[in-house]
Order: sequence, then structure tokens, then C-alpha cells
Amino acid sequence: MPALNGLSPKQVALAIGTSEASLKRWCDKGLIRFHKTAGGHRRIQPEEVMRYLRDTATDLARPDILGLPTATGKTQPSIDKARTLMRESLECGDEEQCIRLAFNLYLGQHTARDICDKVLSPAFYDIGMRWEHGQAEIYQERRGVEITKRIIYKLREFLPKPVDDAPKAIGATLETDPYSLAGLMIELALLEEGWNASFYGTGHPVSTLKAAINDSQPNLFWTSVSYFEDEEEFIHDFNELQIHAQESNVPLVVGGMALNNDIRQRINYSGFCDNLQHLITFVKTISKTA
Amino acid sequence: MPALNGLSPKQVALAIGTSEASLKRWCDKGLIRFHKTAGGHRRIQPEEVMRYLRDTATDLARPDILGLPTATGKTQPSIDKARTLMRESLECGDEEQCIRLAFNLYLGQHTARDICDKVLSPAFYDIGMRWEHGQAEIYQERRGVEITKRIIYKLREFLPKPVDDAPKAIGATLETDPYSLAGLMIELALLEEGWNASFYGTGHPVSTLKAAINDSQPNLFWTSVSYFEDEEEFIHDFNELQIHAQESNVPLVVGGMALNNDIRQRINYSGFCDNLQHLITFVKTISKTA
DNA sequence: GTCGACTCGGGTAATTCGGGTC
DNA sequence: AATGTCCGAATTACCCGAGTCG
Repeated sequence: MPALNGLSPKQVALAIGTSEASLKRWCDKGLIRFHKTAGGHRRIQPEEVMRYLRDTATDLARPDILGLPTATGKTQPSIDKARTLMRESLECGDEEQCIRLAFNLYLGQHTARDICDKVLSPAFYDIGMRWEHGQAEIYQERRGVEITKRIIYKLREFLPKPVDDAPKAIGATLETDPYSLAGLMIELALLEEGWNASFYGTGHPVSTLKAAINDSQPNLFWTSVSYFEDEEEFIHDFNELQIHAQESNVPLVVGGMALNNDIRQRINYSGFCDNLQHLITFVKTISKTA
Repeated sequence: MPALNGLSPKQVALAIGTSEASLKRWCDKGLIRFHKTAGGHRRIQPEEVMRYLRDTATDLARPDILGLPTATGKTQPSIDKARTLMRESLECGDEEQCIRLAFNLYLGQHTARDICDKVLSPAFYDIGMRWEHGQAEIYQERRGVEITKRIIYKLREFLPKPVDDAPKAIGATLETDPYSLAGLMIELALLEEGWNASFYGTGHPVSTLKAAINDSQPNLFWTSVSYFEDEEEFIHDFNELQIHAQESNVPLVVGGMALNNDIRQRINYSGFCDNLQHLITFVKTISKTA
């Protein structure tokens, strides 16, 4: 990535929110100073971008979004570059930049599902690693979660609304699990597949989820398990839910980091997913057979 | 297509329901703030459109352009009627109707703060009452929380962005408290007052919040307490946070249903708020004295 | 030297400008 | 005085084969 000689037109266009074509035109008209590489590619200094934003009194200017000194000199495919950029932006709490990154990927024909699977989730994995090495604070991770929720809500707005006869999916977490990020990502991925998906939030007693299944008669129920307090209690609760889902002919899909091999041996479900790709493959299967 | 760069005059004219020429004249007369691209094209931020509509008490002809659900030609309810309508819509999970209700109120010159204080919070109080009488399910309340978060996120998008020298506020919940709704409402109310407010999410150990205060040097720190596991531990943690805030000269504001009289006797803080109105009155006071 | 990702530059379609007029 | 419509010129966004970057 071009970080040594300056910023590429695409990066600057992304930063100030215009098209790459316009930005190149402004460069060629002399509005933004730049220099060229030996091969003729434009390179722009960050200070020059800030000067331009000040001179044109662009009130949406966010000069802080131009810091991207990714140290590694190695070549990286774009989705991996996005992973690193996203982690950096999440860590420093730059919501605007995170949203721009996500939307740039979305407009670049990546699915929302892939953005979750290959950028957002890995970015949090990396933050977790850095926390373990004392390089990141917990508050940075928590703040990043809030930003990510906003990204998901924004992406959601750009998905087409489900049609009236779309299959219906409901998701929630069980009583002691307060983590909603996975559930929101699943909702997003299902909406993208044309499902009428609705995340009911966190911390549900099994009894009320049984009522929800009865009231809504969904074609799918998902639950992600990021945490539980007591293993025996969780297994008991989960299996109670599973039995009710089975009796109601509702497939129950499950996923989440808290479900290791041992626990999976002791619970029953229609499908287990490590990521959104698995989930979508699964729901496509049951859609065909239905 | 996401309007990362702002809306064009044509789009805004469609949204307001007027002609492009009139809209451009209003811009040039200073009635609607805008900025120009390098090539001289006007670009208008969505929040500026919303501000104009509120100031001139005109209604939104094409809500879809601003990403809002299309209206259903209903008369605008009073804020008291809205409480009941909101409860009903939340209970049956009708997200679109909830958003319509909230934005009708917002366009009717109610503040986001009042919508929270007088509609959303009371609606949840009512749902809680109905749950106690066996008239509502827990899943309906939880699902309502998810919908309410979406309302807050959407309202947030239409608030003007804080200026560069705006006072900074940070909020979070402590380690055992997973409830984010109050924190999001506080963030919304502070943003509406022109603060640079940022909700850092839930479940923070005190140590990382101290680091956050050191890193960001905010003018205000808020924490809402909806739940804690152990009273003694909470009081210990909270007072540790309070001492650090005091030493850093950061006012600490607190609120939340879990703080009864007994507990308030045992903790220290700069301000306690029962609702957003109190909070805003408080921050106005400290802004003047600062 | 290989290779995937990125950029160039030019062409094209759609949109917007500003001014004049009804 | 304010609004809506029309116009040629300019600007912006999108596309694509060939060439460059890291």
C-alpha cells in the first residue's frame, strides 16, 4: 500500500468523501498539490489534504482520519489491509473512518457478511491479542464494539427490505449472555439473504423464548453464545429451548465462541456455525429442502 | 448509495417537496447551510435538512430519501398519546411504526431528550408494569430495547455534529452492568446540547475507565447504573472511579434505577440525575461556571 | 521475476450550475 | 416577493483496457 511516498487518490477520496475521478480532476487542475511516482501515479501528502480542506472551508472536514502509518512493508490483499485499518480505527475510536472503511468495502462488491467475517470479527480478534500483550486497553475494545454496532445499523439501512413472504428468522441470547454483537451480525447477514430477520436482544429466559417462538412461528431461530455463568445451567436451558424448537418444527442454529467441543457434545441443534458464511450456507440448504 | 459527502440540491428538494430552484435560492439566502465541492456543486448534510424542517415546522414529503420509513398520513399525536402508542408499537415489535412516531415528534419540535424522557422511558415503565401483571412477555421488552436503540441511532444521525472545541463527555457502565440503553440516551441528549459525547459501552473494569479518562481528558464523565451483582463491590469500584475523576478534575455524573437512597448515601459524585432533563440542567450549570 | 491489487487516462451518461424568463 | 421551468456550460460519477505498485 502506498504509505511511504504519500496517499493515493483513492485513499484521499475516501477520506474526504468524494469520488476518485473528481479528486484526480482537482489534482490536475492544481487545486491539490501532488507529485508523481516514476510510473506516473499521483501521490498526495497528508498535510496538503488538510490545507485543501481548510482553504475550501469544508465543514465536514475530519483531518484526523488521515493518519494511517501501517508499518509493515509487506504486500497485503485489500481485505487484509482493511482488517488492519479497521483495527487501528476502532482502537482510536474514529467512528467516521470506520464507517467509511466499511462502506468502501460494501460498495466494492463485498457482502456485508464478508465485511463481518473478514474485517470486523478479525479486527476484534486482533484487538484481543493486543490486549493480552498490554498493547490495548479494554475500553478501546468496548468502544470499538459500540462503533461496530453503529456500522452494522448503517449497513442494515442499505439492504433491501424483506419481501412480505420472506422466510422469518428470530434470534436472541440466553439469560446470562449480554453480548449482542454476534446476534446483530447474524441478523445483518440474514437480511442480506432476503430473510425477514429480527434480533430480539440479549438476556432472555428460556420460557419467554418459547413464547416468542409460539407467537411468531419463525422459519429459523438462532442464538449466539458468547458467555454463560454456569455450564450445567446453560446446557439445561439450551436443551430445553432445543426441544421446544424441535417440537415446533423450527430449526435452531447456534454459534459463538463460548461453545467449545466439550459443550457441543452435550447440546443438540440443527446447525452449528463458526462464521456467517457457514450460517448462510446452512440456511440456503434448509431453504431448498423446505 | 450512501451520501457520505452530503445530499445534492435535487435530493433535498425531493425530500422537502419543493423545486430544485427554490431550494438553491434558500441555500443562497442562508436559510439552509451547505458547502460546495471544488467544482462549485452544493452539498447539504442530512442533519441540516432536518434542522430546517424543524425550524420552519414543515413536514417531510419523502422520508425515504433521508432513510426514514414512509409516512402513513396519520395525524400527529400529542406527546402523552405517543407514550401509549409507543408502548403498543414496541410490544408488538413494529419497528417502522416506532421510528415514525419518534420522528413525527422530533419534527414537531420536541427535543430528542424529551422523546426519551416522556415517551421512550415511560413506555418501558409501562411494559414493565404489564409484565408484572402477566400482560407482557420478557421477549417483548427485550425486543423493544433493540428497537429503541435503533431509534436512538437514527435520531443521532440527524443531530448536528459537535464543533471542534465542544466540551467532551465520555460515558460507560461498570463491570457487571450490561445495560446500554440509558447510556445511549445520555449520549444522545448531550450531543443535542452540542457536547462531544461518546458512549464507550458496557462492562468496564474501573482500571480501564481510569485509563480512558487519562487518555481523553474529558470535561465530563457519566455512568448509568442499571444493575450490579454485589453492592459492596460496586460501591468500592464506584468510589475508586470517583476519586480518580476528582483527582483528574473531571466531573462525574451518575444516574440509574439501581441507585436507591441507601446506596447514594455511600457513594460520592458531582451530580445525580433521575432523567435527561436533570442531566442537561446540570451540564448547563457546570458549563457556565467553567 | 511473478502476481494480485491498484492506478492511469480517456470516454460517457447523469447531474448541477447560474442566469434569464414566466 | 416568491415559485417553478428552461437552457447551455460545467461538474461529477461510473466504466474499462492498459500499465504500475509493492
